[in-house]
Amino acid sequence: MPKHATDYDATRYERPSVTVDVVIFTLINQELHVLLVQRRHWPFEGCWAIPGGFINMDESLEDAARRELAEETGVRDVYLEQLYTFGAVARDPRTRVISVAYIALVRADLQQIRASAESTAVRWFPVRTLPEPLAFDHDQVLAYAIGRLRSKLEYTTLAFQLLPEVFSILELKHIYEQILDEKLDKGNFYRKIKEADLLEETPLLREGRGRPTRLWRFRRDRAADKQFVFRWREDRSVGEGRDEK
Amino acid sequence: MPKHATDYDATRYERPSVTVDVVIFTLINQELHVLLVQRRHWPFEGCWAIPGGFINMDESLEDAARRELAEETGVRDVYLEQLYTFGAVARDPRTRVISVAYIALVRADLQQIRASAESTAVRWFPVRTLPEPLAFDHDQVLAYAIGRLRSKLEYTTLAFQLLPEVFSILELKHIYEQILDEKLDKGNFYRKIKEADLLEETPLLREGRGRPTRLWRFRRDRAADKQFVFRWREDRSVGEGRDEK
DNA sequence: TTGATTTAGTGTATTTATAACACTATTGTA
DNA sequence: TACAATAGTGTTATAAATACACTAAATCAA
Repeated sequence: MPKHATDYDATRYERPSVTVDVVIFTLINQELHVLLVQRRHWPFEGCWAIPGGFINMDESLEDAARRELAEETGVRDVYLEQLYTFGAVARDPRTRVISVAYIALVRADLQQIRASAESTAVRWFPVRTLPEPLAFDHDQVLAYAIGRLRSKLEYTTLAFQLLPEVFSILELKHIYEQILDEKLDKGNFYRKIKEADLLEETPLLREGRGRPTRLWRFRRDRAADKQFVFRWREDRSVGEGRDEK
Repeated sequence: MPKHATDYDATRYERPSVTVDVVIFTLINQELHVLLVQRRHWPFEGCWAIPGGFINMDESLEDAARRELAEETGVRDVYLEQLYTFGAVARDPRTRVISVAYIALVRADLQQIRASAESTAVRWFPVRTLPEPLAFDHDQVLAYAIGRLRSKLEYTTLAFQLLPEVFSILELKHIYEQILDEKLDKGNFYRKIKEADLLEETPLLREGRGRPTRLWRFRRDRAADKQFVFRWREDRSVGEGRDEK
């Protein structure tokens, strides 16, 4: 209630700490990975955790997320989206901490990761084989992030954030399969992606064992206005509205 | 970064305030309304605002949202869902405030609203004719809430939260039309809702001007597991991933 | 050099969902 | 008794999703 009173004295109230955690996804060898840091100190010493840190008073939440991301991976200009805010009372044994979680999608080839003062190691983990246990409530955060990633994949162009400048249609299909964790039909995938008209053909081919494959470029202009639907199955998992407590 | 260090002194850092704002929707005369409070003091004195307040150190975010909701409307056991966290640096001229916004769906018949110390008035507004301007960035928050409501309506059973225990199928259709802001076909609606198998017939009828209408009850058991898709149009508006800054 | 293997890409038929709209049903009321 | 009003059903045309068979272009191994 103080919020709507003018006689509110900002210093009078005890306040929680606010952190920003960033779940950073990438694709390595066609497999979905997430970046985790290993904690150097108590609590959860030695456990792996989602990178994050306190916000500064002069930066927005998203700025804070970008700063954290840069500190951990050195990348800029990536896809970043707010995931959820976790605020259970005892999620951090030290003090009351409210964490605004973000999802970031980066291209693994573009960055070098590095450990920092608080972590003994930084590593990419395949989402299928995560270390156990994670620090704090980070298993929840991560599970929620993966769920969100899946549900958004079906109606946004977010998969392209994980791909290099040029790519083949079957590589794109592979990303969808990785994230959705399900096989897709090749013919139907070709048809849908062509219909969506989001790709631009390049003159490039990539040679391999079999027939060479055509390479395509993502048309960012189209993706902007076009809120297109790109669904592969009827039962969508819920994208929001989680319970904590 | 202090988050992952053990030598972190919680008192050393300046901290933002954290509030919880609750966008409370209801249906009055078959029309979607939102609850706003009129501010008594600076800043935005006299402006209408989304009800909210500071969180206590010993309550979770959702608990705080429920408390606020109870304080403003006196209701309990309603649908509540986290919407988004707004954290632009200067959104509150008094101090740095981070607001975790929630959506609540209530049945208007169940509560009496009342003004509190900080507000001169509390009122339900039809979402089509909102007062201008709203306090803080609350126009943004509200627009985002309505967008979320629309997109979730299509693949969840959330519309039932706005209805009384028993209702007619055409009343349900009316809610969909109100929230989606578009006319739906009667026959197709009947077919879809029947197929979904979420309703239980009651022996009740309601008499009116024309043919009496059958009343139905929502089957909560079905809704739980069944993540059913209840879509009425292809172009879904984006449910998350807003920009602020 | 030829045929098997491998990866790329196209075509098509069946099933299922959507959308539009015409029709029947049951009440009150002039 | 007929007509206005509201409730509810059925039918048909079109579009989308799915499954799967097919063609294409390269390498590899005899």
